[in-house]
Amino acid sequence: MWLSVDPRSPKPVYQQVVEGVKEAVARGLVACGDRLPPVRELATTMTLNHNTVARAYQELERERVIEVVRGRGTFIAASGPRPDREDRVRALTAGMREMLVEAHHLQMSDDDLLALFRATVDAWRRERGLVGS
Amino acid sequence: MWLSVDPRSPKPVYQQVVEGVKEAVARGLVACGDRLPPVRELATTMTLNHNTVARAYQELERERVIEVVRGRGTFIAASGPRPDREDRVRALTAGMREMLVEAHHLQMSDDDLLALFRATVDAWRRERGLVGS
Amino acid sequence: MWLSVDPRSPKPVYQQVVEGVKEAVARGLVACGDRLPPVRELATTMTLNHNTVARAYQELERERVIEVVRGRGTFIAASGPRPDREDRVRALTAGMREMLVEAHHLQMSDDDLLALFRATVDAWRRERGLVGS
Amino acid sequence: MWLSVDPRSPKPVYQQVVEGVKEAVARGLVACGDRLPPVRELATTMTLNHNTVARAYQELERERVIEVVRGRGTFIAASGPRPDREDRVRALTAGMREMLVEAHHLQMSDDDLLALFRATVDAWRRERGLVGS
DNA sequence: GTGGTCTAGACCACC
DNA sequence: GTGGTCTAGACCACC
Repeated sequence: MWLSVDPRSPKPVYQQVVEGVKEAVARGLVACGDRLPPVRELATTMTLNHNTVARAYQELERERVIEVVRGRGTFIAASGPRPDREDRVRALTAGMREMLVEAHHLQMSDDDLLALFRATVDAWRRERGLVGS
Repeated sequence: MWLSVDPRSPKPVYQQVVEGVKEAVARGLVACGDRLPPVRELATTMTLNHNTVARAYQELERERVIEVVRGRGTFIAASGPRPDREDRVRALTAGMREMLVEAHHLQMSDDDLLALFRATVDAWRRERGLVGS
Repeated sequence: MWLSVDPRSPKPVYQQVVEGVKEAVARGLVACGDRLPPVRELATTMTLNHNTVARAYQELERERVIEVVRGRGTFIAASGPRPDREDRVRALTAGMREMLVEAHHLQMSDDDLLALFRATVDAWRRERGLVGS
Repeated sequence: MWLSVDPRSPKPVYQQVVEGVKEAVARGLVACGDRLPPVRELATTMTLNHNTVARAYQELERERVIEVVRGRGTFIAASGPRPDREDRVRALTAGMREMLVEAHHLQMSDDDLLALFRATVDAWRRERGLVGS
């Protein structure tokens, strides 16, 4: 299974599920049209309550990552434009600024951070590449 | 004042204070040896509960960003190596991976994200430059 | 075919069928006496469960939009007065009030909403007009 | 209290709470900055579970109708632009088209419906007017 | 005190 | 079988 959750993390469990699914999509582990496990089945598999999984699925549907087909199941949606795209790009930039602050306190220069970012992107690409091959 | 807090933000107030101080340091607005306002004074100025400010100062001390000198006050610490540096760099990398996932769902390519990162670094440098001049 | 259904819609499928038939009547695409396809045939055509179609037909019969003649088939009914007319007009008014609330939150004035309503009626009339010509 | 819920309604309870608050805002019964009752207090008052009220508040926050101030309470937000405005206006238009279909089956002409709409807007305005006087 | 999260278990509509 | 809703009751972070 391409999904795991750490109950000790400060991050809410339902949100870890949300991010796990989004990461699987971004990695190409699941693709448009693929079926997700039923709420209660995933709950059992991951020893979570079905409400927790249901909440994650609802959030994913709201973000248009998945589509719920009544009585039949839940599927990965086609990717499309988001109405709140600008807000989210702004949040991305804000996150980058926080990283610059953090880097300073770790005595990394801006260029060190940029290098780390490039390295992380490369590692990400290599991992994705493994999927396709 | 180089510090501000948004009570409506989902980010805990004490953490906003922590990050605000760390950002001021990174920007060069305050430097090693500068004195911070006493807990109660800062609390009054920013209309916060003094417990909130105290908690922020404790966290900043734990991170060795500030030093509390009993009976004298609180001061910006000299920057030095951190014992938990590796953990924090790992956290930074994890954050970058989250950004890659988010970018995918905003239909930005890895290169788009890298470009945004470079642009953000440049903007940050320009702002810092203004301080020094 | 003048009927289509979106399985991903939050609206129940059987209700989409009900509304689809009622819309076709309102548009003049089908008229009193026209025959509807048998339940199983419509189910096959639209790749729906026959139970779903049957439920829609039952609802349409209850609303006296269609008439089921045993052994002969299903037909569009003559329009006539409804016993529950008052309830349904009340429901219509309630829906309009909900629209007024929604409009407020979209920063549309009552007059904006009225204008939108008028435009929608005009568009509807134009579409109907195309049918008659 | 300007809020009530019908447990027999097919509409989910949490959604009735959401709409109740939005209606109160649209009616001017509550205004920007007003405090809402705490989750558990409202739950007790309305004999609902606190989870149900919490869910309603979360939905209202997501729609930017209210703002949650950590540890202090929940307040009516200033009205501002919504990122999903277009989608919602489209939904409004779709609702109007459904009303046109329904009107046909109630043997109301388009003009009858328009008149009903105008009357409903007028009634709404009169009710709002009472608040200010 | 304030809202947020989670499990447990029941019930429901829809397909 | 499928997801959605609700109550009950516990625990938690934050202010």
